[in-house]
Amino acid sequence: MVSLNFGRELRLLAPSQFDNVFQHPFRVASPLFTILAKPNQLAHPRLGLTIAKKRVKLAVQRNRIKRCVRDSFRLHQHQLPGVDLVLMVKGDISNTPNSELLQQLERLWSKIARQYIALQSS
RNA sequence: UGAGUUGGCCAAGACAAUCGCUGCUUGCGUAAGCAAGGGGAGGAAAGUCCGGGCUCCACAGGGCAGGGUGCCAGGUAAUGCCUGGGAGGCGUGAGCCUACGACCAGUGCAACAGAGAGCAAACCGCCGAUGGCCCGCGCAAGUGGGAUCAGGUAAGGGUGAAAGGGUGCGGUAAGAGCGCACCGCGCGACUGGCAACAGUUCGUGGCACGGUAAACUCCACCCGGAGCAAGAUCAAAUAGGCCCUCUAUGGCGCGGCCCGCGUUGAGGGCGGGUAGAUUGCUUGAGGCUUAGGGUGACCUAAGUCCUAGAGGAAUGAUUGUCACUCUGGCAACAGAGAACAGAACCCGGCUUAAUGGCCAACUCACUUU
RNA sequence: AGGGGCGUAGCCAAGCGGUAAGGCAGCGGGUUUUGAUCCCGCCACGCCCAGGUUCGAAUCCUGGCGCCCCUG
Repeated sequence: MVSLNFGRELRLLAPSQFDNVFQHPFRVASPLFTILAKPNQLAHPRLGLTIAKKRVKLAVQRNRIKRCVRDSFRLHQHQLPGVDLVLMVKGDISNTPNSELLQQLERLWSKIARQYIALQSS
């Protein structure tokens, strides 16, 4: 049985960790999200979230999106290599239902895994 | 039955399965952690508009600014809140609404229109009694008529948001609170009320004291400054330098200003260099029940309960079953919907956002007995 | 958490109790063979929204909405 926990070691905690990812990442995108990724030296991925107040006005909606993303990441963490991820929201997605968010995220995780392999071999 | 008013309550509902997050208690463990148990968003958590608690700074005291509130009484830790009452307004009614002190302390403002707009004013109009003018009668004193010069007049027209009480009678040359009656208004007394205020009460004044203070202002009352990034504790690293300038009727504390009080360097540039953790942190002007007091807000007493504490920031996701509402359908069923919105030191209010439901009391209309 | 400012025509804006200046753009006309320039005219039933004060509000007051900036 593999662990599906989402403890603190799987998150980006400090501003410096975020800045590190922003510097030379590769990026993966879907109509709703942009994910910046950068290989770390760890055996597991780490996730950070950036949802601008300008894009999503209401705190309730921002919380909903965060929970969705975190849960999807938690369930798919073992498909992902050792990368630091920063997820950003592109537009106003307050009206998008959870099911669609989850679909898009699933595609993004596999994209990241493929790009990571391509990067390592080049 | 329908329409409505007021007050209160609830709120993506219940159950199950799987996978998570978080802090609390217990057990094991040196520790990291693991296991079990029982918790985990709101009525507005929002806006940050008021009022407090708490914490630090300042504080002998006083003055001047500045800000706020504004019918009266009560409640409260306090308020700009709430309750009760008064006055005014709205509604058939239950009820609802109101920044509601003072322009006889002073200063200001009122475009355009209009004759006149602030110790009122004659454009049209009315009159022209009185003094002149002209004509007739008369010897004369005088008398009758005419126009309107002086003049009188705020009834009527017209202007304006606003033109200095209303109606009627008398009065007059025409008029006019000029006089009178009633109504209204001001002032004083008396009575009721803690008071605001009220009165088929009495007396008195012929009678504006116009509007505007969300204009300056005056009056009464209130207000020291910051905010949990407040503040406290612990530990580590670096530095403890150099240069220039200014000054003691100076600088700083002092964050509105002044008197005053305390303190003694201050400012600029260069160089060097940084690491945070813990606490504050949830038990409180607390909730619930009962009894008592009060019209009520609320207060008192007894019993009982513990009910979120995150930190790139938890309070969730997926699936199934059953409920709720709407649409389609005879039905089985199918589809859609389920508001506003997410704690960050804590309370009391206000305001704003928004959907459905439940309960109680009351009002109006109709029907039945 | 605390503080400051703005919102007026499609754009830039002045006005801060008494008829909403001005410029650019646009539209119509004139001048010109045509165009540019130039000249004339038109263009806000209303000043972010909702109440209130006032005879009268873009302006004053109250509440809300949106945007921008500053301090830590």
